[in-house]
Amino acid sequence: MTFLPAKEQLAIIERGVVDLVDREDLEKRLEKSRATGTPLRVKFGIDPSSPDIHLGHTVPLRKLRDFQRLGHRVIVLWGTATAMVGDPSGKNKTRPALTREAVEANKQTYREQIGAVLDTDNIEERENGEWFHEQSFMDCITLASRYTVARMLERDDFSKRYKEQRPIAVHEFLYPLLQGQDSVELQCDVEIGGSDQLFNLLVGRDLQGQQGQTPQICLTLPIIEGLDGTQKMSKSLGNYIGVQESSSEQFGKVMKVPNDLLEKYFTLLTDVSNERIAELVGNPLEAKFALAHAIVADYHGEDAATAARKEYDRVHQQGGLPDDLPEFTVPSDQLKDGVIWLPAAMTFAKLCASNSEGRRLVQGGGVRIDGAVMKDPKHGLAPGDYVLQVGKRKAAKIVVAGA
RNA sequence: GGGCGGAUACCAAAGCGGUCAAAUGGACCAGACUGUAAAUCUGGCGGCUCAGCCUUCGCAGGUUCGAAUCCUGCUCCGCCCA
Repeated sequence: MTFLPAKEQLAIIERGVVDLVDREDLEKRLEKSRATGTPLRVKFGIDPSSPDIHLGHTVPLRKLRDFQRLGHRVIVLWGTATAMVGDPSGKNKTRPALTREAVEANKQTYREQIGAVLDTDNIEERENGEWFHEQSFMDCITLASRYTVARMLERDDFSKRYKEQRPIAVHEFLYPLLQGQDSVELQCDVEIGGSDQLFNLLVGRDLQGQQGQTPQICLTLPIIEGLDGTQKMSKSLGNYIGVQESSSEQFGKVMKVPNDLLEKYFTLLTDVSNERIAELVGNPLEAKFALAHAIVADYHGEDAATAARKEYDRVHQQGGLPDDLPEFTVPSDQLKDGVIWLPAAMTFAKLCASNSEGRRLVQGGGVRIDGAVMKDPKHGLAPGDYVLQVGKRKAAKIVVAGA
């Protein structure tokens, strides 16, 4: 393996980062690595508890890919031990240990998903249970003794909660220590994480130094906001774009990204050059189309991206229907007086959550039958085929069976 | 261990015996506007074939013609003192 000159590597590595502790250190290490032909060991921890990744997760993954492409060693650390603590976020509940089977299953799913970004044939996988599970309580005390409460309280999350008089469970202090000790065990050169991870990464740096290792470089990346434009992208907030979603879903969602976020999405989620991004951003709409194309192409290929664009135009600009309408057949025993009540049909087709909601939507003028607005909540559908639309994006084909 | 305060719909937060399915804000959904998004305005936002009815205000009982509102016990949570 021959490495690029340190400066060139650095330029790639630095793109989009929030914190880099410390830059000169990294440059030196890159130089040394190049001179000795030794790849850097780059760690990224994953909690193997809920495998379902979205674009927010791909930000650090893409950075890992940068390192991978530059010839360095990517270590994916499965946090089988740390998962029991859960990274402190205010909801401090010691989590139950995952069963061996669950861990394996989750790892498998994750592997497939991160495979959309990383070359998973070329990573080193480890579990921190390898070392933590066999340590004794005395080892834990020793580890705990390496850090002070005052330093722990430097962590944003802790200091904030402390000031606001919200609870902090003692075991939460252990999380950064465990994560840090992982770096010692793995002799990491670099650790990557979201910007909310900086503290944890720095603990690793300290622990390595205390235990006679060269302290790792800490590199953090922005936490990307979701479709709402303010809160971080997350599944529970419903503002995410999933890696495994269909091309038209992804395309549509990218088009909903607030304009202000375009530049950020481009730099963190695509390989589009900084110069090109600067040009594109001048025309938000075109930029957004380009962004949507780039992202969809990444996960589904060029053709799918082009097709998704066509569908988007048809649906949104010409008021057409999506390509793949879900179809529902209402059995004849659901009919009353020879018809099915419209709100009931909508609920049946999962276009709304309840008949009540369906009724309101109809009254509010948000429902169309075969393209025509229907405002009568008492309307019933006689046997036949219909296309029901709720709003602009939700539509279904519904077949009402005859008697 | 002792003292104090709190638990209301997705979140925040009013309500303190009837007029409460529960003010208000946010989130969300739909409509208008817009080649995207934003902003703005309008309607909706527990369920039910709905001018009416049913189930909700931490949990379980109780007092009342009537309780989210009063009483008792329980659970959980926060703070302070030890």
